[in-house]
Amino acid sequence: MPNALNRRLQAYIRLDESDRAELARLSAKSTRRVAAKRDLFREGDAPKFVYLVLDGWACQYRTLRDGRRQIVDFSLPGDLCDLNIFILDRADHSVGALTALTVAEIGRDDLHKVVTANPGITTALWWQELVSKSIHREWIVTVGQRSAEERIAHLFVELFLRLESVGLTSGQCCDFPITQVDLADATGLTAVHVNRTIQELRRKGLVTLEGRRMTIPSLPALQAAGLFSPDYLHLARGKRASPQRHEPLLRIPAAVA
Amino acid sequence: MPNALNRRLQAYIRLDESDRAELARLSAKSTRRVAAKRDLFREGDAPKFVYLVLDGWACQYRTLRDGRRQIVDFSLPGDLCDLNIFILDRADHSVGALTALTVAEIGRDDLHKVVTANPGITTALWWQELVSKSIHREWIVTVGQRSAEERIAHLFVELFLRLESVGLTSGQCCDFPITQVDLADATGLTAVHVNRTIQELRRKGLVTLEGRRMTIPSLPALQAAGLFSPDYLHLARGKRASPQRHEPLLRIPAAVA
DNA sequence: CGTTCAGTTGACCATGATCAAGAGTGGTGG
DNA sequence: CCACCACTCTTGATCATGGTCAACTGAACG
Repeated sequence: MPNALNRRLQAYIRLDESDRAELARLSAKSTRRVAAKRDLFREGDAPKFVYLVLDGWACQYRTLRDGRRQIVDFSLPGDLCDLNIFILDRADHSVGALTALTVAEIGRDDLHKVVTANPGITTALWWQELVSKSIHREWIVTVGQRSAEERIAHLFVELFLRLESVGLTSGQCCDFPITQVDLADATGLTAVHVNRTIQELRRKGLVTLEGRRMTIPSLPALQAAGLFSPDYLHLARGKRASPQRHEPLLRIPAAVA
Repeated sequence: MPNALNRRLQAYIRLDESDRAELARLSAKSTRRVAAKRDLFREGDAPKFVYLVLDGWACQYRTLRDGRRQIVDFSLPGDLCDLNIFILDRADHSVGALTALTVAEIGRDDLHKVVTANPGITTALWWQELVSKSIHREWIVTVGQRSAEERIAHLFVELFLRLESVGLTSGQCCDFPITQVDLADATGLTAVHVNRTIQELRRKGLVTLEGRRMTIPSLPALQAAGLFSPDYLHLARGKRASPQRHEPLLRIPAAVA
């Protein structure tokens, strides 16, 4: 199902028929399944592939020597796990599966071909890379400035909108397969405090969580509770970028030296 | 002084004579001075240039509607303020001068020319972009998991190493022109607590701060205090990447649509 | 000299952490 | 099919890290 990726990239830029076909080919060529709680790769590994999430949720995280762990982003269907493999020789973070996960493995040569032949896809990938950096910035703001309740509310809205942008919401509901421990590691809180904070949000009628599903009765209300402003996601609804007339900006070594 | 940029990029990849000359030309073509405490640009602005810091310190920050402010990175000499201007149409963060600041303004066309003609520079810029994303990840870890003392120690080491990589340290000393309020906004602490934490670091003999200069008597000791591991800076000392045989990976629209 | 700003100190407080235990749930194997 | 185990969620009691508020010092600068 390259559907999520299509939707994701088309939130940024309109793709033509051949672009979409190319994405489908790329997604189908080599897939890998990872069980929940297993790592896709680890900090320090020399990466061989760019991974594209087809199904399931993953998280990017780093750990400190004493075991403290911080999730620095979630990877949802349609997300790419870092284009950096062609520049940096070591992964600086780990990626772990939060649920059963299906990813497409995209090799250096295949990526290179697509990027040469499909400027539209290339622009979209570049865009996605910048958006994920912008999300990192927002997470710094979250853990640096927001209160516990604001952090949880903000994260819930972010995840909902990101799922919505790939067509994985239905009305006010979406899957929500992660545990309170995961939320704690993502927000810099303890699991106990996450639990109490969620209860508070529930008490206020801002969110419902049951059976691995989340319902947000009023998105504006939850946004307000999290001081959420959607600009940083650069979803550009409607006014999409044009793929025409591209010129090379960044290049990669054709092979490892 | 494109010296800092040369040093910065050559920490990642070896540049040849023509690359260095090109960087010098680019840095000298159009410069701009910004007084301390003024903004170079603000969130929401439509960016016209890529900015390269020639002299002085800046910070990237975001603010919440109620005035809380979070610095998400510092920009030191040799640093680039985001390559994103050719993709995203609005800046998602502000950049403010912490000291008197001199930057080079690099226009779309000039950047495009360099990137077409100088694959070595292009690889280095791409590398820098990825490193700054990695720094974002580390800051999320810092504010999410580290204690006050660890945060300050970690930030001090990071800044020292970043300055060292552009030749702006002398022995165990470096300039340190920023205030405790700035440190507070960067670490997610209050200025009062930053003050007490620095006193504690001083008491332990881990750092000296006086007259806008910082001295680190034992870098290993300060690293230990901050749970600092330098991998995320990807400085790749010695084993540098090769600039040869590049192929286009990412392209940009030649002009705004 | 007065004003401003960075740094410092003290008293008190609150958000969120820690520790511990129990309830509900689902999965697995005997 | 049931017993057991593991995991997730929940709750309570207590504690500590870091926040808040306020005042004061000293240096820089006009």
